[in-house]
Amino acid sequence: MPEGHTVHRLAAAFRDGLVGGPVRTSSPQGRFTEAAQIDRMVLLGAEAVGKHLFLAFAPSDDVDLDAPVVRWVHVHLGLYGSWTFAGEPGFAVLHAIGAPRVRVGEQESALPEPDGDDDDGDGRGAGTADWRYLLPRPTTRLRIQGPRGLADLTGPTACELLDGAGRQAIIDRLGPDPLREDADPERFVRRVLASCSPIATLLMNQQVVAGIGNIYRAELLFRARLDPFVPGTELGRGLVEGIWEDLVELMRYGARTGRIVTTQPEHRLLDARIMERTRQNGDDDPTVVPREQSFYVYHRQTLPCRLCGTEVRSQELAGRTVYWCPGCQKVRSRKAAWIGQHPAAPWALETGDD
DNA sequence: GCTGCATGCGCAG
DNA sequence: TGCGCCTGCAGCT
Repeated sequence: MPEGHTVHRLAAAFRDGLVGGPVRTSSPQGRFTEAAQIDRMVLLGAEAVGKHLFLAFAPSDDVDLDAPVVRWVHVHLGLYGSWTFAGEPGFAVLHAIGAPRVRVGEQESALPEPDGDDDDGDGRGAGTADWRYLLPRPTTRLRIQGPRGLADLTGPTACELLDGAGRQAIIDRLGPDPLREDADPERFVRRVLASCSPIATLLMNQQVVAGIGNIYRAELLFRARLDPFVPGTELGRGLVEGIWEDLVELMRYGARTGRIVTTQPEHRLLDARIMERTRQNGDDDPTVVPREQSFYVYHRQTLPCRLCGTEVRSQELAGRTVYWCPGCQKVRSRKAAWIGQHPAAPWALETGDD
C-alpha cells in the first residue's frame, strides 16, 4: 500500500510513540527469528529512506546512532505489508491517518485482564480496549511493544536485522528521497537526462528517485503533461527539475495528511461537468462517476480525462500499469518547458486540515 | 467460500 | 521479462 510519504509518516509515528525507551520485541508468526536479539533493547530512532523504514536498537539510550553496537531493523512493506498501532489515548494517533492503522474494537482479540475486573463474564475482560492484552494476529511478523503502546507488522517484503554497514548498503543503492532534507535533486536530474529508458520507467526506479510508487508516477507525468514513453535523454533539464519540484510538494502534502491528492480544485469541478456531459450523451451508468477526486489518471482508465475528456488509457510497462491521458500528455520534446501546474493550489481550497 | 487484484521487489534465466 | 512471495479485501458465486 505504501509510497514513500507513508513510510515517512510511519517513522514519525515510531518517533512519537516508541522511540526513546526500552521495548519488547517478538515475532508471533515466528519468521523473524532475530526479534529475540533486540528484545528489551532501547528503540533509539526511526527513519525513512524512500520506501524503506529503519529502526535503531541499542542496549542503552546513551549510544550514538552510528555506534557499532546499534542494530537496525530494516522493514520494507512491499505491496501488502502494514503496521497496526494500538496504545493508550493519543498513542500514534497523529500519524494514524492513512496507512498506519489503529485497531477498532470489533477486530481485537484480547486476553482476560489479570487483575480480575472482568465483570461481564464473556472471558474477554472488561478492558478489551486495553492494548496491553491485544493478541497479535497469527501472521504478525514483528511486534514492538513499549510503555505507551505497540506496533504490529504484517506481510512485509523485508523485515531483517542489520548492522550499520548493512543499512548503509541499502541506502547507497537508493536515489534521492524528495522528503529528506539531505536529498540531492541533481542526482535525479542527471540520471534521468542520461537514460534512454522511458520516463515512466525511470520514475519508478528507486535508484533514480526513492519513494515514488505507481500513483505518484502516473500523476506526476500527467501534471507535467508528459508522454510516459519519452526517453529521459529526450527531456530538457528545466522540465526534469520541474518534475522534482512538483514531486517534493506532492509528497510533502502526502506526508502531512496521509493522502495523495494531485488534482487542483478547479479540475475537480471540471470533472463534474464532464461527467454530466457524458451522462447526457447516454451513459447513465452512475458507476462511471468516480467517488475519488484525488487523481487525474491513476486507476481512471476508460474514464474521460478531467481536463480534455479524452479517454484515459492504461498499459503494462515493465510489469506495472501506467495510466495516462493521450490528449493532455503530449510533451515529448527536449525544448519543452515545465508547464505543469504548481501544486500549492490543489489543496489550498480544502476546508480544514488533514 | 473462492478468485483476482493491489500504492513492490528480487531473482533466475 | 516473467515469476514467486508477502496479505487483505472487494466482488463474485
